[in-house]
Amino acid sequence: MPDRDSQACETWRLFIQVLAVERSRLPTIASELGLSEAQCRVLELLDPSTSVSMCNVARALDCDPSNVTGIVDRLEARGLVERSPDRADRRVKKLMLTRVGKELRARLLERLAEPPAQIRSLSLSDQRALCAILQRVSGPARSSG
Amino acid sequence: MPDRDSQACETWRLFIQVLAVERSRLPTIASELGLSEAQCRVLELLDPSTSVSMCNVARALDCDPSNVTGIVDRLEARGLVERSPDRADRRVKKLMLTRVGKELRARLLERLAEPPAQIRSLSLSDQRALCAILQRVSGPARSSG
DNA sequence: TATTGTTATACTCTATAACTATA
DNA sequence: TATAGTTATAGAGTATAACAATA
Repeated sequence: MPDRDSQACETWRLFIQVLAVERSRLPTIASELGLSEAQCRVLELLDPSTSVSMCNVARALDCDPSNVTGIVDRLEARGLVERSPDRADRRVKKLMLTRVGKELRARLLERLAEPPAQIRSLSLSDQRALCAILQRVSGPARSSG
Repeated sequence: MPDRDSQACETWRLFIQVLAVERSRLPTIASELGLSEAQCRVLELLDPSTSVSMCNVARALDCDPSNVTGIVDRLEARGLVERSPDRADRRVKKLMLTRVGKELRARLLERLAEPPAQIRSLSLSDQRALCAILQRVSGPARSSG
């Protein structure tokens, strides 16, 4: 059905235009916080209440574990995260946010959550409709609620 | 009036979830074509029918002109683009796609235009509604400068 | 003097391969 | 043998500063 396909293409085209703005937002936010984009991704990933192993970070970032060493080295040098050995498996190192790291992560999430002017410019009813549609998008990590 | 603001935040949150998928799509498409993401951006930027100066590429990429030298060096080494001096201003070098470059650019744009499963999964009426709303999004007044 | 493009330098991210210490 | 993390190495993107050619 070319009808639906062509509609999807046009929708996607418009979607990408909004994406282009976001693409320039992240580097800006990152540099304002003195972070690289990769460091932001690790910070986002780390839950303040739990610890994560280095290899799980690598899996989440979809990169080689050797990269995580360097990224975490720099985060640790800034006092944002801490490595500690896992008692159950001594090969594993667990990563945890420091107090400062938790604070910076909160600021980062706050900035990332700020809707850009493009979204804010929409009328309330458009925003509600957009929201409703996006909730019906079936994504890889869709959760209830 | 947190009503509209909170609606915008929630809408943006959902928007970002779709964007997260795109973030992993671009590197995949790029590597399939044997390109880096920066090289893709330059290729996208170059209109097959006109030429662009190096400094305009730098402006469009929002990066230092010294970076463009390296990126274009590699594109040129692969025979995708050509530098030629501007007759009117001999400081300027104009960039143009080669025949091979035009072909690869077409393939790149084709891949980028493919709507991801998340968009295709929406019903036709949802896609139409989404499209209509996105058309009402006001861009950031093309602030290329 | 200002602009265009380049080079030199340094830092970060990225992948691969080899290594260690555990398991 | 396999896995977790590191190191070594190389390539690419990024920024700054200095430079030559040109305006």
